[in-house]
Amino acid sequence: MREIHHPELLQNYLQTFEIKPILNDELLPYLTLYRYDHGELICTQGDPYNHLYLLVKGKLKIFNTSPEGRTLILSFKTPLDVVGDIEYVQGTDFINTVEAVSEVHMIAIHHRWLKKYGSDHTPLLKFLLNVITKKFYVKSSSLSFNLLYPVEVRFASYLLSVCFDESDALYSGKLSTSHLIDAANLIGTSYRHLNRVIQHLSREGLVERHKGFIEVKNREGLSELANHRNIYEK
Amino acid sequence: MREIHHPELLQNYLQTFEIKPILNDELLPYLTLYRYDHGELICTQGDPYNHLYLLVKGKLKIFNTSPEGRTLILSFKTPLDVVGDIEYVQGTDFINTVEAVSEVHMIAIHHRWLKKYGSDHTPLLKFLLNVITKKFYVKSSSLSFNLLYPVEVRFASYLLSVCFDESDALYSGKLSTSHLIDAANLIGTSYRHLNRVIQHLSREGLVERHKGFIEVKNREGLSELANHRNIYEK
DNA sequence: AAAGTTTTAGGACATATGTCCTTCCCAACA
DNA sequence: TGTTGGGAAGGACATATGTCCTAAAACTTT
Repeated sequence: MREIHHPELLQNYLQTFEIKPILNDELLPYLTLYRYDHGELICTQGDPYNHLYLLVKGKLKIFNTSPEGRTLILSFKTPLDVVGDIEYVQGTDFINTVEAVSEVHMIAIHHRWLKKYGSDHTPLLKFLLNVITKKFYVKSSSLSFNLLYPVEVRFASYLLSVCFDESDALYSGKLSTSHLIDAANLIGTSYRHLNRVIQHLSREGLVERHKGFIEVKNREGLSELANHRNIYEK
Repeated sequence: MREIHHPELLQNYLQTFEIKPILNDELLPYLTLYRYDHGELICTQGDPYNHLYLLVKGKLKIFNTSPEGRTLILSFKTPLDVVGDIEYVQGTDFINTVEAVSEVHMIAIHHRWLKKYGSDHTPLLKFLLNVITKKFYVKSSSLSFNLLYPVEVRFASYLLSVCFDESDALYSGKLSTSHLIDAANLIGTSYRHLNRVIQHLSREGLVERHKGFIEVKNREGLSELANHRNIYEK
């Protein structure tokens, strides 16, 4: 993580995503722009809540570890999105871990200033309401999806989400083998079972197993299998 | 459903749950008090959004039916809680079906007035933020719970939620057999499998099967099995 | 009461998934 | 070049759950 001292870029982001209208002017001096590299953690489950983050560039992975030590993916996020909103409203520690999937830029606001200047600012409140209700929808459909469909379908959806980041043509259609254990945890299954599922998808010609990575051979077919639902996206 | 013309009772509820501070005075004349009986539907998935409801008495069951026709329980609610908040913020149709489990009293506000008088009322916005983030937490832990634990554990949790409504001593510790199919759908499993699980719980002495109902024999044991998590509560 | 009908529990079998362990491959190193 | 260690894939078996069907029970109708 590195701070980016680059007022023009910050202004640029503020304009692109129309962030200014939702903040009051007193808050503007307290915005900081940060950069995270692929794999870096923005925050970890249980961390005390400090900043509200606005994701303005890149892709985030949100996940959670259960008391038993199993890891569950919750979602992927792309701009514009917010991290720490729920925690800000409830004043609680972070409930999830947030990791950068690609190079990521985030605008951070310390909760001190947010409480001081923003807690009665109607546009901000409305913005948060809007963002959080959307998160609720996503969570809600994710719940149904997980309960209703087997791992194969979930993995298809996951593959589509993780392998086709437009901003990263290199990895297009490929999933590095070293991420398979992660992937299994993220989908909510075991590594062993994921392998079984990959074998099966392989036999169906939807993916191909190569040394070091898995390649999507039939994107349409996977999408079909996943019921056209990108449950892990956004 | 019946309207209750009873200004004192309404006032009483407004006070008990400290509702007045979150509403502005212009809204007060537009509050209506409704009563629903056991089994009645307050709203059905897909219904256009009309009212925001405040649950002030009784217990609600929230569920959702998938495209494939399977029914999933989402939560139970007790006072004070809100129905239609997400829909109000997003301006969308109802995403879930809401059913009265016991006799229920709800205060309804038509969205017309809410938009007109409440959309910039900070205390209301904050109240909604608070309620919705709590719902998010519940949904979030529900997701993990369902993904991590087998039906037996979920059913134990369900039994504890549904069989011990303090306001309904008659049904204490009992689940009517006629509700078993419902229960299965609600937990996200098949009727067949639920029966298997009941057999098993029976052999363990946690519940007993009688003609017409299932009786909880060992509440503590069930709670233990459910990891002390009342996932379907609230 | 007898016959038919509906409801409810459970049998049989298939599929989905988890756990544990073994084998194989490759890289690092002696 | 042989050895060793680690990681990745897959075999074997157990458990969880779904689907379809049957048997038993309860309820209706004649």
